[in-house]
Amino acid sequence: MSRRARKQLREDPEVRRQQILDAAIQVIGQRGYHGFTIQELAARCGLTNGGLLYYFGSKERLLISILEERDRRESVIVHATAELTQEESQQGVLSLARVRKLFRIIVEREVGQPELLRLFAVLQAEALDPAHPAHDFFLRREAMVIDEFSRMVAPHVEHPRVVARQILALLDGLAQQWLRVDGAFDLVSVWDDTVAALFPARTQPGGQERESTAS
Amino acid sequence: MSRRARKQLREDPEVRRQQILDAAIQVIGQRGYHGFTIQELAARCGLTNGGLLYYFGSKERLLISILEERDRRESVIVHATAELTQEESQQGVLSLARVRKLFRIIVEREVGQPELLRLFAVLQAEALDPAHPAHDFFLRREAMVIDEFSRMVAPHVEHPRVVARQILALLDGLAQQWLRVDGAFDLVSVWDDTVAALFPARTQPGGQERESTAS
DNA sequence: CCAGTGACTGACCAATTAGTCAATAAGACG
DNA sequence: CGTCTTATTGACTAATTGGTCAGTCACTGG
Repeated sequence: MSRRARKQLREDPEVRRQQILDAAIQVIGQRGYHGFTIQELAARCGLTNGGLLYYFGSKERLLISILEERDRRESVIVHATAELTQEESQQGVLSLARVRKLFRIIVEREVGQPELLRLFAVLQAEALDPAHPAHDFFLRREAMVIDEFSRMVAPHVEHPRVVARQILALLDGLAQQWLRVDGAFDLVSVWDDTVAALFPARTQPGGQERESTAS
Repeated sequence: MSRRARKQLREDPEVRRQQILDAAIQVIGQRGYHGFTIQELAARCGLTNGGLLYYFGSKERLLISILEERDRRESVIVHATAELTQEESQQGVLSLARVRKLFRIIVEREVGQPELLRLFAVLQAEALDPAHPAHDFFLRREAMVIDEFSRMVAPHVEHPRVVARQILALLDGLAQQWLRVDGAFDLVSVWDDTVAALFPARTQPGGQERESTAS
């Protein structure tokens, strides 16, 4: 048995690492980077601070690991999106319907992983401080996202970068509202309304077919 | 001389209190509630932690005082807005142009007080945690704002509460972007675009926008 | 000029913090 | 079986935390 013995009193290191990361997402998502303590996180994983520090050398490196981890998981979606952008469209131009669908996928993903959503909402604000260890990360990230959104909507709107900003703002803003009331309204349906308003069906001027009445 | 002696080695208590609050807005706006320390804040005000704690009994009460202080300052605007809502309109219904103008005033206010904006952006996210001392404050606040926005746009849109949510999300989201890049884009102008998209001129696309472009 | 009020210090405290490290036990492997 | 690697503890540290408190100095009102 090289790995994965059937009965082990000791956790598999990979599994443990993941377990720590998952717990960290929850804890930091609640208390923030400044607010959480290593001991608290360690206890939640059933080990001591020393044990936790064995995996991630310091609090800051733990944070970075989380961000990388998230990037890894997210890249799946991003790349899928990118492929959709390239493949399912002629010369890289997405149809309006396709754009809508992509944004819907994004929101559905968010709703499906509320802990991760919360983590990023909290960290993103905390990292407004240039001295925050995640500041640069979110700076780059935002620039990337705006670039990507901008490219997506470029064929369909007048000022793509402004629209990209607005979309991102709406995504983040609505997400934070949703988190604050602990999911008390239907984020996806509000988002559908939003998309309908942002990219109105051109054929019928008065046409706003979807309905949603939240909160 | 009952108050305000011309030469005083000791600060006037009221002035000092304000000074502390101002400094606290900056410090907490940077590091967050969990991240800042009383000693740091005290030092910035030129006194010791004990001296600062003399004014506000505890870290938490200091935070609450700040929120109240902000509410006090903000209420001026809010009430002005409310009066506009009631006075300058027939039976409390605001014209579209008036609604636009009000939102513009809000954004201009934000831009004019970036420290306060930052403080609220940071705290709002930090306070997603139900255990955060400011959690309830922001819960109530958001509900109030949505109510008010909802009332404002009610005559002009189909689903006022959803639109109110969207507006608030845009305000907060754009503000955070603006803070992140340290004011590197023109928030007011982006907002103008946003308003134009949200409340399109019904008669002709590209119609009236004369009154709102000047500041 | 003097007593009293109140702003503020400096020294202190107990608790908590991130991080270190030697010792150890659990499993892998020959 | 015995040795090697490695995950983990437990005891520790040095620094920092929010908060307390007695004393003190600056003013104020009389």
